[in-house]
Amino acid sequence: MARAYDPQRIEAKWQARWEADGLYHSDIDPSKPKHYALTMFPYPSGRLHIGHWYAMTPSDARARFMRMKGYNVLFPMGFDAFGLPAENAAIKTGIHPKISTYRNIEHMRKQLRSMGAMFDWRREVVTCDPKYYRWNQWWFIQFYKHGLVYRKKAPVDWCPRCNTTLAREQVIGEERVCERCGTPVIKKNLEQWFFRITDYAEELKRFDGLDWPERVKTLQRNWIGDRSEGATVVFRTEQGHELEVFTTRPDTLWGATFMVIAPEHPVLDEIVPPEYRAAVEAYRFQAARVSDMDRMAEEREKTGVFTGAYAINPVNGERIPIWAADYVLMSYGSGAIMAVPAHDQRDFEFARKYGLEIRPVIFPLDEEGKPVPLDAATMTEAYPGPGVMANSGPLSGTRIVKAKGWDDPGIMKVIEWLEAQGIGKRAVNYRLRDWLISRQRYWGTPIPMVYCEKCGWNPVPEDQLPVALPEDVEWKPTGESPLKFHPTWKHTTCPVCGGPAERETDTMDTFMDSSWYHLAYLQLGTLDKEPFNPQEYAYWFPVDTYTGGIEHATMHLLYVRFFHKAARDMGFVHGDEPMMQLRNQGMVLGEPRDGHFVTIKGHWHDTTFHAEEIRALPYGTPREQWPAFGKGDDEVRGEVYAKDEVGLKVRVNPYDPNDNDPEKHADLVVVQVGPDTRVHIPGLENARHLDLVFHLGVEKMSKSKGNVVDPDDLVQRYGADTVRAYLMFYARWDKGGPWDSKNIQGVERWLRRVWNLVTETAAAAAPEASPDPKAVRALRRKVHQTIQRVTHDFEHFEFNTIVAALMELLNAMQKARQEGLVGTPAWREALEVYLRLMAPVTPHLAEELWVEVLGKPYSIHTQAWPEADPDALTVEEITLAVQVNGKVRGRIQVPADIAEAEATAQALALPAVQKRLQGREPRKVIYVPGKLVNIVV
RNA sequence: GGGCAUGUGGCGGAAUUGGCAGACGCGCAGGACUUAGGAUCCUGUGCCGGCAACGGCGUGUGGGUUCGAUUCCCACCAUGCCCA
Repeated sequence: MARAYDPQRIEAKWQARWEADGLYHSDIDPSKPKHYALTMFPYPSGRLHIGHWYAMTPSDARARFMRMKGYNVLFPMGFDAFGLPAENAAIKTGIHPKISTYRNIEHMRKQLRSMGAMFDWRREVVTCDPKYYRWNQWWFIQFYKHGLVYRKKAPVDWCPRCNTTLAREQVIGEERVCERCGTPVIKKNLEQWFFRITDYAEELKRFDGLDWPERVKTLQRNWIGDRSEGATVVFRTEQGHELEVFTTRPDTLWGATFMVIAPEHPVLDEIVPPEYRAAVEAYRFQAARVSDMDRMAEEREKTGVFTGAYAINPVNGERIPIWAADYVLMSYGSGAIMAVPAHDQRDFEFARKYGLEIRPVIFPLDEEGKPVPLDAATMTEAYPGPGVMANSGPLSGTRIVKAKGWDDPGIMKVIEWLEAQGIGKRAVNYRLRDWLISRQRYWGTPIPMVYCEKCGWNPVPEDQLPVALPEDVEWKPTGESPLKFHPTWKHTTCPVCGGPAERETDTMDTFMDSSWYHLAYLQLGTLDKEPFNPQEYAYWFPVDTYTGGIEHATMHLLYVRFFHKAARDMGFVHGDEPMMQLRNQGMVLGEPRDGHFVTIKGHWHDTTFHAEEIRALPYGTPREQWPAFGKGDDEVRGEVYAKDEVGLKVRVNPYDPNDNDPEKHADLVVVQVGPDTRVHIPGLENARHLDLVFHLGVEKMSKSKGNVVDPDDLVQRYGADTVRAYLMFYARWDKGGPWDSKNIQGVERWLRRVWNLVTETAAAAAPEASPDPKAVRALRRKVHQTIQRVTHDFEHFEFNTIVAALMELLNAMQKARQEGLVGTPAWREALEVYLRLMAPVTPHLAEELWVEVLGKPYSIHTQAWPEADPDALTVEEITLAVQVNGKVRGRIQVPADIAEAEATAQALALPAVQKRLQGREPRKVIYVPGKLVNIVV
């Protein structure tokens, strides 16, 4: 009967049974408290990777724990199925994204099932399903009706490789590359749809009542930035292009003597006269190689070039020159500023350098309140403070009190004047930009808007939704949506006048899809009628625990909060936040490894070494046994660091054991390998240099580096339970770390030991000799302590110590087994507690042993979580540490309720203490009950 | 340059509130069982000295508070992330 642990057999068996029984169906049950656990849904890239497992299995374990604790738990799953990769693949292969996406989903569903997670698949959502994206369109129209959507022409980030616009947060780092493909982004001037997320900027900076990591809150607050109050003013070029400028100092408008535009601003192409083109192009080229960081640096010498174009200052009609200068960033504001050299230091420095006019228009006040005129000729720096407006036409003489914000009556007076003149209006500016929704791609939700020559833009009537994607499109990397070239799709009738009209051919940013998917799960087959079911919503909402990667901190996690708040204000949902608790997992990194050690004969050709013969040491030879690294006239010895079709890179300098970053100091020789190069690798016939293993440090997993671990392989080799337990055990969940293929065997061993212990002792008869009551008490105490620890750790997402605590208990049980406790009630209790504590971590193993070996009723996953018995936890004897001057010098066994005087006396009597006292009286004795006695000499 | 993290044995990591540093696992060493072991079980394992008893050192570095600091405070160094 004692069968060996066979994960493949039992995992398939129980997964089928749970599925057939609907064990993980979650339905409304008002008699129980609810718990909505959500983990971020995957993009169907084709295969589940280990990172998905790392995110999902502890989330699943915790959902299972909550269920056993008595909560009615909802744990849904779906697919974030729209997006660029499928479409890019279609352009290459011709396979329709719909086909590849659904094929991938099919495969990934199977993989997800192999995890043994408690997903309620009845609620699955697939965002590229018209049933789903219809509601994207519906939401878009609700936002539109509530004034949260607008369309404007603006310079936007554009990825030339993905052929689409990007939201600002999809542009990464100083190099400003595309988040998806790493290509440097460029600027384009396009008409685009925007969501007014900045209307919610202040509220989004508050996180009242949310249990979110400080890190994410800080990231979001910094991303949104401080509120600055001012005005937008529209300048016009002589050719008539509008240049909108935001300023916090509209009171200095009369001092704007020139404009500065970022060199990469697209409008330059339209306004620079031919004779200036070359100079502007040259400057642009030069600016492109300076980082934003350097461009912003205060102390850096300002550079720029006159564009040959002029703008009109709207307050006085003056013709002012337009300069291009790299101290204005395209990525900040609108990429254009009005320059007021008298009152802005950077503009001042720029004006001085290029001999531009400096015109003071704010005069500071002396002690008596008299204005002190500033003289441009003698000023040595800009004057940014308050005073009285001068040389400012009708507003001259206005007092400026704070030189900042709307509560300065002078500034407000200026803004009111601007509004009255129709020149500008009050505006608030944040670092956060409005959410750019438009994408010039096919594989996304069509934006449900129609343009009519007569009636302008209007939404598609709701009863005509969804606006479905046509399937017969051509794949051309043109940079515009294939929808634009479809022969019939875009032609429609105007919903207002019934005349001919055209559909918007752009599609939505896919972050739209994930902004409300947590609502879409709240239905059982009614998605074709409603975006979510009101009864389901009333019971399950909001999400109690949300888990996923921190990389979404300023993207998805910001949008989803904005979306909820907007939906709240439209009356569709209630509460201020959609996700009450957030936890982020870390990342599984690649496993580091040594490369082959090679000795290469050959000759040098400049700095390249031409290999004639390569001899490798057997792979796995310990580093200490490697010959000396080095290079000579006809020989190179070292470790392989990289390889490609035509050669190798070999590290030839030895390791310094004290170097904490040896990777940085690698001296690499480029070795060229030709068809005549002889390659010898021990144990390999006809070896080629491409068979050599190259060195890898700790890096992100990627196919090209060859350090990817495939969860399917792991499941096949170890079983899902081992993989689950190992992912929970091997690192702190919020930190992650490099994969370790050896360490997993410790977890595998643990499960086998559990299996053996339970199967070997479950049916044992009571022992003949009555067991030592002390040993029984010790076992029970350990069991109940473990209940406490595991419960605490589940509540706090400390998954690694859950497994450690269970391993510890197993060790204690092995000891109890040797002490003859098998067959006692305490033993039986230990087994039953043990399996229930394990059930969330290793659901299959626990179920098998529970039902088939202990003979308990199916299913262990619907059992109550064990409660710690306070009686079992009490201790009658404790160990006190005895310290002399804070250093431990001995230990004493004492009754738990020992009095201070008695404990102190016993401690003082210790020989080790007496030796150190040398007859002196202790100066002080500190007694910490239950812990220690510290004797100060 | 700014902000936020992090720093503990050969490695991953543990240590509720300032109270016995190194739980648990890997690795390593020794042993048992075995035709065999990359299976299983047992023992040991922070570093230095010592046969041992034992002694000294020890949580990135330097200082401080305290009877007592991985934990609190200050400065510095290193690494990572985000921002500029």
